[in-house]
Amino acid sequence: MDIKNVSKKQLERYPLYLKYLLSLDETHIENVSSPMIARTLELTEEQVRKDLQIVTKKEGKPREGRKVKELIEDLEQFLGYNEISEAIIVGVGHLGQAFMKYKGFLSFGLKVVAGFDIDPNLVGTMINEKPVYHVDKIKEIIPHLNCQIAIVTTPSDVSQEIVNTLIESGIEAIWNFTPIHLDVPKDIVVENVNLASSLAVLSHKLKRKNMKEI
Amino acid sequence: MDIKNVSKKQLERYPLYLKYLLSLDETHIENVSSPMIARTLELTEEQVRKDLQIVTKKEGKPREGRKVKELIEDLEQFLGYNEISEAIIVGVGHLGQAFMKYKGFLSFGLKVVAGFDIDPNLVGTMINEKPVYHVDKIKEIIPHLNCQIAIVTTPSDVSQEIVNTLIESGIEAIWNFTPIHLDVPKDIVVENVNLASSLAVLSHKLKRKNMKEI
DNA sequence: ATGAAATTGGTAAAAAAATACTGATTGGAG
DNA sequence: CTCCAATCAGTATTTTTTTACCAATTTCAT
Repeated sequence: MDIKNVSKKQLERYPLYLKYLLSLDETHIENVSSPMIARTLELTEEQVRKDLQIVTKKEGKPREGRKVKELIEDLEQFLGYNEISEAIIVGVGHLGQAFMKYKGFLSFGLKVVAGFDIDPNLVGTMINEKPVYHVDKIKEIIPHLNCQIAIVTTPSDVSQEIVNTLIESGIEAIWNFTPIHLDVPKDIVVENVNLASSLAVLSHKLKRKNMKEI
Repeated sequence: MDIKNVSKKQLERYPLYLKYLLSLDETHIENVSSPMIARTLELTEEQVRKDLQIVTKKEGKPREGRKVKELIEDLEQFLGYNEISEAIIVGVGHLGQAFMKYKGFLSFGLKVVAGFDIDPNLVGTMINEKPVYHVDKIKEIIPHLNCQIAIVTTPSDVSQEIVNTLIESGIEAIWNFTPIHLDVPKDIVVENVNLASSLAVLSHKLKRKNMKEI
């Protein structure tokens, strides 16, 4: 199976399609058409069609559309929700703890297996049945785990240093919740979730809106 | 002051510039040039220049660049980090609690003033000195707060319903951490943070990488 | 049967964003 | 004092992403 050219924007939409399809399946709706998906998710039908053509080989039928169950299967396959990847969390603060306790990752194919922190009150404890180790043990422990992904929720002033250590220990993908740019070798995968960026967009929209109303 | 045309992508970059400039300021560096910012944040210098031209009226000087302190001030002004907006959190689960406890929002101009949930163990308690009310009280309480923004971290199957109530109560902007598409009137601002989307991008990059290596 | 409506896949056009290029300005080195 | 390297601003080009269009196919109603 070749990985087709798929844009970042498209990748971001697939989980939305899947979530919607699952809700249709729950109410025992068997067929769905691109225009129908487009209407509820506020996209254009062409966009939906293009996106879906990438993840499924099956063709839709005029007047009927596609089979919901087949699409769900193909999307889950495409997104890799079937093969579970293991991940560790570095920085077991408020956000890190929330992630360690969150049950939903497993349905996305992600299994958190351990946490790392420097807080002596946390190190040695279990959170949601996952051990918390001292950050100093990263190099020692990670090679024994079967783990490519690190979720980084440390304070931003130490995140670059931590990430360097992670990479030395064999981590290949970083899910970065730190509001700074991480400098990594080009063969290391980084995906940033920057709340400050997201908030900047929200605030700007709100500001524009408030201006219009005056 | 007119709000210039600024793209979403640009807005997302501004907090990164600011963070970097603050780190320069801490080490008492007074001047910074676009190429310098571009190198550390892995952007092109043209992109940086264009972005900065939008937020500051000051011109940079050849050979010197711009004043770090001035840029910081202009960026904070532009991003609205000076005027504090109040926000409420709906859904005080793991993620919602992490946000209620998080001190960093204030430096982004966001002040969380209350939480809403249905859990009887939470309702009536204080988290980080902020009260938690029952979701049923939304319509009653929100009009008494001076609050335009709601942070939604509820289970996804109730988020649409909650959002409808929020809008009826006068909320104008939704920061949606729920993995579904929210249907709202067009004058309501929504910004989505979809972890599943972000993870999809990460997983895909990692899959491509692993394929290349084989 | 036959025609209208809905949906399909493919392609073309438009819009948005990133990148590259050009000429001007400035400070410092020789 | 003159030249060079760095940086600037502005414009043009390329790439990416979104949106629009079009002919073909299938079902349903008449």
